[in-house]
Amino acid sequence: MPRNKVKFALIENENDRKLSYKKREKGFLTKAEELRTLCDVEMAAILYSPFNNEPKVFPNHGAAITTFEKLVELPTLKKSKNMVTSDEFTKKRIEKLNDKLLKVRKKNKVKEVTNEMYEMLKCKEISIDMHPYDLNDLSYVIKQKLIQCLQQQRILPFL
Amino acid sequence: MPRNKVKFALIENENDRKLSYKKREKGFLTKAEELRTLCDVEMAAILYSPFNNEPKVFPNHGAAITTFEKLVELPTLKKSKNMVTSDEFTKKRIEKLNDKLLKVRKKNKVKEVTNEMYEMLKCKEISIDMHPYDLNDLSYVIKQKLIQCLQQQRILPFL
DNA sequence: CGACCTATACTTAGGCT
DNA sequence: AAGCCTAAGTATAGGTC
Repeated sequence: MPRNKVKFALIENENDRKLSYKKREKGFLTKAEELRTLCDVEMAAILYSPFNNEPKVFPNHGAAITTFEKLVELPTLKKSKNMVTSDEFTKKRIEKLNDKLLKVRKKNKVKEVTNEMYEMLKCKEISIDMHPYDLNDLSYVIKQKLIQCLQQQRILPFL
Repeated sequence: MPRNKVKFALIENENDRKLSYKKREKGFLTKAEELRTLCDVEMAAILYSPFNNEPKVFPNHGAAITTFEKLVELPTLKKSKNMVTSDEFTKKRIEKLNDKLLKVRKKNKVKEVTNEMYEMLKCKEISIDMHPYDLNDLSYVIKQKLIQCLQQQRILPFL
């Protein structure tokens, strides 16, 4: 970002990519630690990069696994609870997002968001092994992505 | 950090803490996405905060589980491979860190690092359920922590 | 709350060693 | 590769609405 602005896309040159990775990994882990310490958040992160022999694990292997295991148990707990409330919540979030999208489109003079545009974003966002748990949020995620692209005036993949 | 510099410690006021969390969560997830996209890293992160009903999962529930499962399987794989190489590697890293520590101590006029200081840091860093996999790196982690404290001129817990 | 603002702290691309 | 430097892009504390 300094000196030159970096395009939000894979850094093609491997050497540059490695350099960037090393710097950003450090930055990312610092941010993680700040967040954890300042705000007392239980968190875990893993980074698998071709530039490290072993994965980077935050804050450490054991704690990460403990945190992760809580996540695995979560969907079961949720099922027995109030799915309805959760859906209402999602609905409201999406409505809000629609308003925002409209605003951003106007500002950036994007006349319409075609189905094709959604499809392109969907392909980028959905992985084959996506958990059903996420599918509720799919529309939300895609719209959010779109807004982000427009706001940051990134070159959209379909333009 | 802007306007006023923030102390690297828990934000005591709950309202401030929540405010900070919301902003930093957003920043953290942005950084995660940048790192993933720019450098093509397979990564996952989980955040449990009292300020969200559900954990924040990056990039999504399913992908995070896939990534974390790789981590769970890792120690088994490692055992059957070359532990020696790994130990050599750790040794070198620690040697290097020792040099750095010496430099930083001089610069900050910290005459010596007592065992007591190490113990204090150890208590803060080690969790009871720490995985044996991490214990190799303990010395490294503690030294790194110490250097970081000195460099950032944080108020050390034992001073 | 969450969105927006702004000044300042922080991060980092590119260059050099 | 790893460290340091610097300029310029980002993030965010504190504040307002």
